[in-house]
Amino acid sequence: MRQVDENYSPVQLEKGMREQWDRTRIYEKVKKARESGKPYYFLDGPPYTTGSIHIGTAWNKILKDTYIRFRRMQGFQVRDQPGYDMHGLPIEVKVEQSLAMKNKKDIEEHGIDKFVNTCREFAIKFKSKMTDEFKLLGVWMDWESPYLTVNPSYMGSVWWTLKQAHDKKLLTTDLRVLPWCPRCETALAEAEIEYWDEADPSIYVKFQIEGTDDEFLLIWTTTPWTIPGNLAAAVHPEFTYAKVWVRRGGTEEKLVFLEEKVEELRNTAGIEELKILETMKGADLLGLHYRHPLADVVPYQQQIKGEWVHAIVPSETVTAESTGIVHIAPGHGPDDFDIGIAHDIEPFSPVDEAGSYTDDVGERYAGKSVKESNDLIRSDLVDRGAMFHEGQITHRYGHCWRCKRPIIYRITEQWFLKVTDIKAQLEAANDQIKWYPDWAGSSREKDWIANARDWCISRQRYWGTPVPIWRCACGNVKVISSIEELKSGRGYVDGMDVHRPWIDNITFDCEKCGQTMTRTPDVLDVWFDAGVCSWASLGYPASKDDFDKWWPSEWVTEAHDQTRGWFYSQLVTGVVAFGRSPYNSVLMHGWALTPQGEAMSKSEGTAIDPIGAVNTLGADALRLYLLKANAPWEDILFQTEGVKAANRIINIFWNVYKFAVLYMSIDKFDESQWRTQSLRETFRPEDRWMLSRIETMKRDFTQAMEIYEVHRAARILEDFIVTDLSRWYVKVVRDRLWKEGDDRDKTAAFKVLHEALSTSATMLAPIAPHVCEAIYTNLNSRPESVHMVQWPTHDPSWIDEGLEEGMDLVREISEVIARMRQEANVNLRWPLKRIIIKPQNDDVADALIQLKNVILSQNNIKDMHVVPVGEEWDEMVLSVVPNPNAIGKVYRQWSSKIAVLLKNRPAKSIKAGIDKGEYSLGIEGQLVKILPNMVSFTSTLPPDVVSDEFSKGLFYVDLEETPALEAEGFARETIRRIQQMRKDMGLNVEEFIKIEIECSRKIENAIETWKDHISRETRAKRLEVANSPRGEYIVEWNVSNEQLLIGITSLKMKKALDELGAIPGMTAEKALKIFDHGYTTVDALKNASIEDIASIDGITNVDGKKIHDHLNGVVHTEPAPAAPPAPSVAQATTDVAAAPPPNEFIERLKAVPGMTASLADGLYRAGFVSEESIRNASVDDMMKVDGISLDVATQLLDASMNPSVSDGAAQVAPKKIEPGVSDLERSFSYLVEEDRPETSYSLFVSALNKGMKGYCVTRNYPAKIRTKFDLKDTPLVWLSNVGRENAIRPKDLEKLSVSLEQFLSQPGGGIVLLDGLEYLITNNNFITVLRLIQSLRDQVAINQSILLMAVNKSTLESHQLNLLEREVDYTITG
RNA sequence: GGGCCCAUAGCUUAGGUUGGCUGGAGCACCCGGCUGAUAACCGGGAGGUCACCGGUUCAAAUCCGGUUGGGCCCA
Repeated sequence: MRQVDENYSPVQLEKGMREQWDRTRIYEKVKKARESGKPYYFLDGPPYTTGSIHIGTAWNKILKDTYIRFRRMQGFQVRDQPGYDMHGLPIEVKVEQSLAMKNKKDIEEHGIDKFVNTCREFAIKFKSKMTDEFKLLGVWMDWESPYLTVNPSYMGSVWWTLKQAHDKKLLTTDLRVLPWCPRCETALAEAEIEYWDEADPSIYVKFQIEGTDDEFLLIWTTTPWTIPGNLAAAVHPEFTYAKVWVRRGGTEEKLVFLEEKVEELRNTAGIEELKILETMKGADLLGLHYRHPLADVVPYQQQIKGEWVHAIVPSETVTAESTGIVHIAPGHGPDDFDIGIAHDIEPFSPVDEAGSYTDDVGERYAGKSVKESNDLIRSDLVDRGAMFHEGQITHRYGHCWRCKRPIIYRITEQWFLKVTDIKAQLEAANDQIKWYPDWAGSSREKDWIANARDWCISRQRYWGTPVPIWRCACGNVKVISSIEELKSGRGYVDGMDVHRPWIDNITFDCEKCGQTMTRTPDVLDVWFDAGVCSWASLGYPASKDDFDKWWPSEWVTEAHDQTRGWFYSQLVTGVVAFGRSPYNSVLMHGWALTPQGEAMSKSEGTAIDPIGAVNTLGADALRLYLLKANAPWEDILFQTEGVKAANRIINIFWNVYKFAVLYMSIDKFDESQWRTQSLRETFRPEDRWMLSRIETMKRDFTQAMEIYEVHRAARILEDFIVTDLSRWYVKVVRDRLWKEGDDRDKTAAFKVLHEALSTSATMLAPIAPHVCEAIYTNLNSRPESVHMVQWPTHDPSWIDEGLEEGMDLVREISEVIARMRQEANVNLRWPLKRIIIKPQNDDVADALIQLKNVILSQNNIKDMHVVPVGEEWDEMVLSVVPNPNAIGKVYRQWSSKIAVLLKNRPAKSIKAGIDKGEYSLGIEGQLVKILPNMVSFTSTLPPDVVSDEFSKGLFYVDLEETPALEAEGFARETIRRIQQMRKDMGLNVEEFIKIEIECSRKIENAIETWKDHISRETRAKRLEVANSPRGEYIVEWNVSNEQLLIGITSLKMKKALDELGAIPGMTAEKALKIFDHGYTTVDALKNASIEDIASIDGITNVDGKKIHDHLNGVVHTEPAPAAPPAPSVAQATTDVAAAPPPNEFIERLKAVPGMTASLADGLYRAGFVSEESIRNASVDDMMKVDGISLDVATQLLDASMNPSVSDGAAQVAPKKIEPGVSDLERSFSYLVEEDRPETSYSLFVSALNKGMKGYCVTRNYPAKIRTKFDLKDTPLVWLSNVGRENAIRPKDLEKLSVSLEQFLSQPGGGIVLLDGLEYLITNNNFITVLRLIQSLRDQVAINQSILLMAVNKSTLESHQLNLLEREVDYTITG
């Protein structure tokens, strides 16, 4: 187990992890480990290869990856082949754009072969790009061998499926009216149309009724260009129509239309006067003939004959909109077409593939684009007096999904899959599928199937799977079902590309008539490609083994738009080929929307790039966020804040891990040595609680995962990690981990922590694979990867619901006590005397008694007492309240005396009497009886006691202070100060120290009483109370108005102990004993005899011999290698470690005060090989070298700056300049010590006046400062907790540092005034502020800038001021 | 226009099937604490017309009907 020094930095960690996975081929190993598992066929819905992935695609793959990992851990052998959908219009459109082509003619002139080859290149390029991006998300799929819809073998499977349809008579060619894209010049499927609002003409056209002069049918349409194709008019037989006399602009005429629309039309069309002449049912109008308004320019309209041509026909599809009379053009609308068939009207569709009128329409319109003809037709209608009213309407209109142009409807011959024939089978197959959520299948998909139409599968394009149909003039049709079969065709060349145009050259001889059969030049709808992937990806039917092993797929997941897409196309092909659905279960997931809840759009710039998130907050955080934010089937309103929150959660997990590992590795805890079971007796109640929580968490998490409620699973785990593990268990066990030496109690805590962390890492691994891998593999020596771990099943024998509930109560009580302390202003370091709990029932009492130690330790209370259920706490002060009314009624003149007597007697005994019925009292020789109605009782709290309640009872806390409690409080306060100093000194956690303290008598007593404890907690070998304490580091403290002067000296034992510890058989205790005996280096011990060594207390003869032999037998023992990866100088210069022996420089190093030979050697090895290397280093860098304390590092730095004094004789004081000096020098940093920031501001202003750019950070009110010092427009940042623009919170050092860096990095630099240092320091860790200053100082030096800091000396501890002074170039006293 | 889904604090959400006690959390905000997990963490506070209208009921965020707004799909 390696100690973890680094903070959680996901980007770096993940990159490293992915490289490690590649290097060790973990993915392959994980798959290998599951080879014998039960096969589980996961099927990837192939994304279309255009451009980059977006958040939605990322979410999709993340969801898939999470479940693949989950199923693998459950033991399944998961098939995880990814797929790509690479044919089709989107790529054709992109290629057309890139080659500057406008239409199919351009493509054919350019050469279909070149065009198709470019399409392939595009598809492959995007495939690779997307693959790289998926890998960045940590998605593990078989990227080496994805299925590609453009592969010949894949296309063979597609053909085979079509052949199945053909054999089952489901493949048919038919004339139909279809949506058509005039730009792409191809038919479109329903699924390829996008609807949105568009403005179109809205015209009311008069069709003159045959046999009348002034009577007209009024029809309404938004597509004037369809009028030339008009062959009938439809009414709803049930609606009521009116014949209306109308006068407008001097014209009078009679119009027939829907009665209920009369008023509406009067307004919209500006009718001046009208009268309803008669009304009739639609049915009464049937068969009425009219004259086509454009018959004079459309010759066809004069020739066409038929009973229902130019007549009123009935239709149920007519709605009560506009005029209620619908113009019917059977060549331009699907419903129109059906009506035409029903009434024996032959469709007329004079429009070509490009959307232009053909010659059939007559010369006036021939060759013109239909959309552009709208205006011409409108004016023709006006000229002929047929236009009643013109307007505009905004309505939803269909558009081509690729080129976004409006579609038209056109009659063509296409190939269809007769879905309507197999609807019942589709519904039955759908019923067999397990849908998540249920309604996705039972309502949504079912609904779609019920409304399904025949599927038009042919497209008049180039880049697609060629339709494998050859036809002969005699009518014979041949459907090819494999590449093999193709080989028998004429023109087949071995190894040829079977795409268009090459395949077009292959012909067959007709088996019936011997003529040449040629291929239908169409390609297939890409949805058909994707629809067959469940077996095409398995190579079926060319090879059957994989199919037999895997098919059908167990689980698929895609977004809800696939109801009509892939979920559906697969269902259809599955039923056609195999009579069932190709997938058993499906999770329908949502869409990633913008924070405003709209669909993301690249063109509108609202798309969020997932890779950007990965590069800042990490893939794991992105994954966790996407999976926990919402139920998978709901849309996510993507918020970057959410990713940050997820990152924070992982960070907490990391910190718990880092913390636990720190102690485990110090103690060389080996989890494999301990079974949970064998420690059962050793576990404390809190351990058993944690173990119980682990098991319930496993249970609940797995249950949620199984039903695809991954958001719940993630939240359950998050709650466990944050609430139970980090906020509570770690807090509770913390002290146990500190104990020295072997200790079963500590081992038990390690075991539980280890179990909690390992289990969390295991269960989180599918969601956050990188960080969990790092954590798990460091905690456990096997297996090699967390992704190989067998999914944990919960063990009910460890679950103790009562204990879990009890702990909840403990936490609740602790919170209440924390609040009490806060109100009473008593911090947690001061112990409280006792707590008395009055529980509601026995279960609560039992649970709390069991957890007594947790309550005491967590709240720093010395004793706990539980009052039996139903009883009052016996120390409550009972008092009697006489009821004068009742007493007076009976005893009249005695009543006041009785009251006095009652009050003077023990309330307890009165109550005892009353409880039995009465209490007797002697007064003036008489015995009076006090009855229950004459008194009442109140109980009040004893002095110093406060009470509060929790959900299952009450409790009392005794706040009485005793000298012993006070002493303990002081001891704790002292420990805390010493710890702070250790930290300031940069001491290693394991280093030992010597302490001298000067303090008052009172504290001296406390320290003496708690001496052992204090020493143990602070790793002090000696602790003495002394006047004028000595030490490397001396600080004066104030604790509860007591002065405390503490001096600390590092014993610098750590390095020597480590070396001793490296000797085989050496324990930490033995090493310490040897050290204490005086052998403070290995060299010293080497010269000792076996007897000398064995004479040390606690060292046996055997030990002595071992040590002696080891030291003298082996030439040299390298210290244990430094823990990787130290992001520093030390690591970067490891090559130097083998550098030549000591030299002159080392000698000079040794001259520095506090430096030893071994320290100097260590420095040299770490890369500090010259004066200059020291000068360029920071104190931090040097302190990374073992044994180098803050003090020594500072000395070194001083010495290197002043080589003349490097003999160490003189202590270098910080340079000073006198007050009033106004010459600040560029590249330097200054600390101004003054009570009020006058000098600093005047220095700042004078620099400004010399033309320097300035930047002011202040604690003072900005407007005031600005006017007082005449800062003009100098940028100013206010240090304040008030959330205002231009304000930075003192805690938000990052923000401050970023904005200062920005300022300093501009050309020419500038001067920064940082006023308010003390505010930053009181709100932050001092060292943290110091780091900020160091980094600013460094930047200033590089940028020719100036850093000016104002500080009020009296607000800082002296040691803090010292450290500050060391960092700057000059200190100015203001 | 139709089908499915959704609406709870400024934001993201739990609870809703089984109606019942004071509608829980996280982020952000304000106040405080801790200081060997520390650019971390912890506590407290403020913040709610449970989208709206109506119904059922002793009782509705929850059940029923409708309206409005949003998403997907279709016409």
